[in-house]
Amino acid sequence: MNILIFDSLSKKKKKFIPINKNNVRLYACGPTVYDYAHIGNARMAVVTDLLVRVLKTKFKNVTFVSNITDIDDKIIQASNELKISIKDLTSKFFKIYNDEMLSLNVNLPDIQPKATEYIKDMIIMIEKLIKNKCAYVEKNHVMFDVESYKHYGKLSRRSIQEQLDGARIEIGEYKRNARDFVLWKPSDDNQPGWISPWGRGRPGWHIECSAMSKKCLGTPFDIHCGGVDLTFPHHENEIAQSCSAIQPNAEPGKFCRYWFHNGFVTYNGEKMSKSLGNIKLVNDLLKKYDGETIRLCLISAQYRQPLNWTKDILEQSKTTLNRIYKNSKEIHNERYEFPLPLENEFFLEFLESLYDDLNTPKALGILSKLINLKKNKSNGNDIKLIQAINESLKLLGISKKAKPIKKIYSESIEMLIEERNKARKEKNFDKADEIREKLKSQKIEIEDTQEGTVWKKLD
RNA sequence: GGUGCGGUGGCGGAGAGGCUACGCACCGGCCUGCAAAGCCGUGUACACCGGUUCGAAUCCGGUCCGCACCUCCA
Repeated sequence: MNILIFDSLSKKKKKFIPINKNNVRLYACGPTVYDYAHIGNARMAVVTDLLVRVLKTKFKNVTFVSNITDIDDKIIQASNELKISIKDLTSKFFKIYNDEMLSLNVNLPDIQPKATEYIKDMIIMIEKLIKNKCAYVEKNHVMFDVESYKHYGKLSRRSIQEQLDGARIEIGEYKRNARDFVLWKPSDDNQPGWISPWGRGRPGWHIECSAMSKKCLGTPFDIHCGGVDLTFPHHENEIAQSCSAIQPNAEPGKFCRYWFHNGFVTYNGEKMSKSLGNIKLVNDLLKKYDGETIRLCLISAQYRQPLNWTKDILEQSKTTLNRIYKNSKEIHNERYEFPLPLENEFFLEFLESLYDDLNTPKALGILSKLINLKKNKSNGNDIKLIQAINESLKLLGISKKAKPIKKIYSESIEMLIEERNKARKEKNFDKADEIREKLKSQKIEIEDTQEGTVWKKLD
């Protein structure tokens, strides 16, 4: 079976053929760590995590690199506002980011390079760009000369003229051309900076990804991931820099082979933005929902489609997940240690849908079919079905974590339940219902099951 | 204005010329002291207008509407 990936550079779904099948390499533009992660950050992380998981079903070695941007003007600003050092700020939110992603069952990247640890590599790349006459120095700035790269605009499909027409930024004194962008800029005494051949300064926005992907993966590598909004200018500029550093006018394919872009998360049909105040933080959502529930929401639409985050979507996923777990109860209580069941036709059908450009909605549909099939089997225990369901849940990253069940002993609650069960035995149902209502007023919901009465605290 | 992506049943969301996914919700039934859960079952759909075809949600032409990017952004 082939893995198909939609490549945003060629705008085609293409068969995935790695450069080196013994080591598949991919890079994703990671977060700028100055605030809590929002659900859009999480979508990118979950989707690329799933991509890596799927690739690993076919290729033994997959190297996934995703950076952490820990130097940026937004960080400087936040640090000033909050009156804490840049280092304290970035290390705090770096840790929070990783913790939150782990809650969503996102495996950490194999390498998570921090921009500040690769300044030297950025300087080397900038020097190379100057040497190749693709960049120029002007008033302590180093600018990339967009005119020098003939493939500029290929990814975002913008002609030079269009960009000039649409340009709303003023041409800086140090810019020869409106579209030229900063590789290096000077820092004043109050700004963080590093010594460079162009004076004390700091890198521009795009150069870090070019430097780190080259250093950590080597070029060309296989897949470059990120949110659609990064297509322009970030990814366009990355291509220009990375390729020009190899050789003037090098083809985009010299940098990476597939561009993988995930769609946006909107909230009630609008883009999440700070000015609209509709940013949904992962941190807040995790207070009320399991990571698995949030993850299921994020994969309920195919990754390239826009995902509209509404009030109901989480509740719906919660119910769905609940049903999945209830119907695969015994699966979670047993540990199956199979190698990936590639001879299992049920699992293969599921896998095929993911191989088709990560068609998660289809995959979830197949999973439901498998569960229904298992339920309807007279013995209900077909080992192949159980195995397929189990592996499918594991691959999607929504299988229930082996969380220790917190047994919060509450004497009053236990006593009331006992009292109610006694009343039920005596067929004193009025009293039984009274107790149910009483518990409900304390936000305790009870449920009579075959294993006895269980209770849970309502939110 | 330019570029790109879309408009599928009450909602979410696949599919992509005939076999009308799937989930959530609704409704009916079974089960249950009740409730919940579970089980069985029913229904409703492809933005609009033309065309091609024996047959179109799916192809072609046009229209309308939405969203995103072009400025920091996942």
